[in-house]
Order: sequence, then structure tokens, then C-alpha cells
Amino acid sequence: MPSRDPFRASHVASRRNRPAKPPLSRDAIVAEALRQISQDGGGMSLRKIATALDTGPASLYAYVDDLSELQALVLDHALDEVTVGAAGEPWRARLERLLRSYAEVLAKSPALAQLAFQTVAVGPNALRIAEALLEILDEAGVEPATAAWAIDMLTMSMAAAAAGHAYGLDPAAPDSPVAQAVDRVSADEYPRVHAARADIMSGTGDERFAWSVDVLIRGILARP
Amino acid sequence: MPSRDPFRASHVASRRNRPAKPPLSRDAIVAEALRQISQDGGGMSLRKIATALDTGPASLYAYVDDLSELQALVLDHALDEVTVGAAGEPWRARLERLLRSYAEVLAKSPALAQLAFQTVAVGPNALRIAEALLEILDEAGVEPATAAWAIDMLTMSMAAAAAGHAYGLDPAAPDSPVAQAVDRVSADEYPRVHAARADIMSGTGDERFAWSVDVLIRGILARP
DNA sequence: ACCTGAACACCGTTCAAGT
DNA sequence: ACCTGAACACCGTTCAAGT
Repeated sequence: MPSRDPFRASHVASRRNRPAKPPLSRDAIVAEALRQISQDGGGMSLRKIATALDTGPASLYAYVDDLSELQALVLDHALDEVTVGAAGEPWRARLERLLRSYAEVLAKSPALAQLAFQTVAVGPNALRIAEALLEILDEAGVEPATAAWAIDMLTMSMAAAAAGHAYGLDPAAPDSPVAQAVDRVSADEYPRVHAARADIMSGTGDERFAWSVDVLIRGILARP
Repeated sequence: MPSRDPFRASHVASRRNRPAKPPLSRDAIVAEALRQISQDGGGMSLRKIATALDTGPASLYAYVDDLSELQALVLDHALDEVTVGAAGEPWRARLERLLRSYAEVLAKSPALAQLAFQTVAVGPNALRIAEALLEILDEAGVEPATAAWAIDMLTMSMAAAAAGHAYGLDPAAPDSPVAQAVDRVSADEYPRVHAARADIMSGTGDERFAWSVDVLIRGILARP
């Protein structure tokens, strides 16, 4: 309920009833959507966005085709915060920082991480990130064709890492449903899983993230 | 509308009005849910399941805690169809076939692929697959700790591949939204992406799948 | 032309009331 | 004890009617 905000009401005393409602716009809609989806609580919805912007849900359709278009806009807007480094840095460190930044942005909320799976970002930020990745992989000596395919794989893997982290599937948590299930695995039926119990649950989120980035980089560099 | 099925009606003539409605059960609910989510059309819902099973939505709660529990059950049930190969086969070919089978099962419908991201499968089939992966990676000479972490990464990557395929994000399709966006990239702002245009869109789904499996295997094997 | 109230066709979940 | 009708609090989208 933004209109109940006591500061706002006393601040702009001259229009208490309609407190400087900004005109509806694509940007305002996307910004409010990103605000909602970034909150830990729940996801975004057209109806909640409309309410927050003081209109009915139908009004949004003047600025946005449908939910899926809005989702794409929101995802790209979220990627604003991804830092991409600068040419000249050692490529390995730069790549790791870029990927970590990407994963961290998506991990801000489960709903945002989820969005990265449902939606392909093709906005300016996705392009900016792709551009940087191509630069880095070029410096690393990766062939252009390989690098082009690697973009998809790297970003998808970061989305997966973010989702795992955001959902608290972090196997580090010993009381997670996964941890409990793995602990109860029968040694007779699944001897290898049973034996690997400790390994499966080992490591911090950071260690596992670093490991998977390592696997990806080695795998991509090892291409003939 | 299953009750309009002419065969069923004439087959069991003695109870035309209530055509041998099977008793509600967890299995029946999961089976119907899987049927719905596997259809290309749309996803599953508790209400549609209830209607198909000739009850109200509230009745399902006697057999299932909530939607997320049902989703986990459905995912594991879907993994029934994943073939895991047999010990003794050359590990490389076996791994590739297992992963392909896994991805193909999930790619049966967009909704199913999506489910693999939202839900961690911890049922018998997920364990069966994890057991096989540990067997294969052991034969490949991968250290136990590495193999344990690799399970997560491999299954997540297959879910990503399946989602890409199922959603028709297949960049092979030259008229996809992604293809159009990539084609229109400005050479000034994003020179590398522009130059890589053709490479980004190149390859069949199969080629890209094989490539990403290759990257993963090389990356995992390259671990010290 | 731009905007929107109200309706439509859906959701998951709860709970009092039935057998 | 087992089951469920009806209600609750939500969805995205459409469309006739308003300015």
C-alpha cells in the first residue's frame, strides 16, 4: 500500500489525495515488476503491478503485449546490474567475475532465477554480456564457432546455479529435503549413491559454483 | 471428456452412467498429471486432474500434500522412461546414451522440461539415474568427490537442453524470436555479436546437444 | 485515440458440512 | 474416517463502454 506511506503523504502536502501519481509507461511497469520479482517474498503479477501503479490490469496492455513480453523486459532490466569487466584484464579472472556477477544478480530471488529459464533475454543487456563473453573467449584463444555456442551454455549454467542457490537447494543446508532424502538412501538398492552421500552434500555454495565454472572453462578450452 | 469415449461406454454396458470410475489414489492422480503435462498443449493443474478423475479439487488433498509434492512425484514418474544402460558397456557411449535419453524424456513437452528446473527429483528414478552416473564416472576414472558434484551439473544441463529444445528456442529455426533479434544486432554497438551472428544460429539441435555433452565430459575429466 | 470496469475463464487451497 | 461443495483469494486476458 504505497499511498499509506506517511513520509510521502506529509512530504507532498499539496496533493494528499492523489500523491503525484506518475503517468503510466512501459518503464514504470517494468520497474515495478522488477521491484516485485526481486523481493524475496513472491513473484510479480500483472494485477499486482496494476494495483501498485494505481490502475486496473487492463491498462497495462496499452504498453505491453502480454505477460511473456513483460517477463523478457524484466529479465533484461535485471541484467543491468551485471558487471562485465574491461578488456585488458586477464581473461580467466574476468570471466569468473562476470559469471559470478551474472549468477548473483539472478540469485537475488527464486522468481528471478526461474525467469532466466523461462525466458531468453534478447535485450541490450543480454547483448552487452554476450559481447563481453565473446571478447573474453577470444582472448582465451577459443575458436569463434565454439565461443558462439558457449554463450548459451555459460548463461544457462549460471541460471541453474542461481536457481539452486535461490531455492535453498544448497545441499550445504543439512536439513533440506534433498539432504534428508539422500541420507535415507538404502545401501542395498543404491550402493553408490549411499557411499557418495557425504560427497554429494559436501562443499559450500561458493565452492560448488567455482567448481562448475572450472568444469565449463576446461571443457570449452579443451575443444579441438 | 473421458466419459464421452464411445468405446468405454459400449464396452461396460452394465454401468453406463458411472463408467467404472476407478477409486481415487495417489497413483491415479500422478498418472493423470503426467498424462496432462506430457501433452504438448498445456500444463497440468489440480483442477483439471480432479475433473478428469471425476471429483472436486479438494479431494486430491487426501492423497497429496500440495502442488509441489505432486510435481516432484510427476517428475520422478516421468523419469521412468529414462534408460540407463548396463555396466560393462564402454563408459563414453553409455554416458552419452543416458544423457540423451534423459534429455529426450524431459523434452517431451515444455511444461515437463520446466518442471525439471523447479523441482529436484529425489524419487526412485532419480536415484536409479544417479546410481548409473556414479557407476559410469567411476569407470571413466573420475574421483568420487568430483563424480558426486557432477551428477547435479549433468542433470541440470540436460534439463536446460531439454527446455531449449521443447520451447523451440532451437536457434536452428530461422524465424524464432531469438534468430530475428540476433539478425538485427547493430554492428556498431555489438561488433562481436554481429560478427558471430551466423555461428550463434548454426548447428542442428542434435549437434548442439552433442557439443554440450562433450564440453561437460571434457571439463569433468580434466579435473585434477 | 486512449483508457478502464467488469466480466470471463481459469488457478491452489481451506474448511465447514456431509456421509 | 473419508470425502467434497462451496467459498476464498488469487491469476492473465478480453471487450464493450466510457472519456
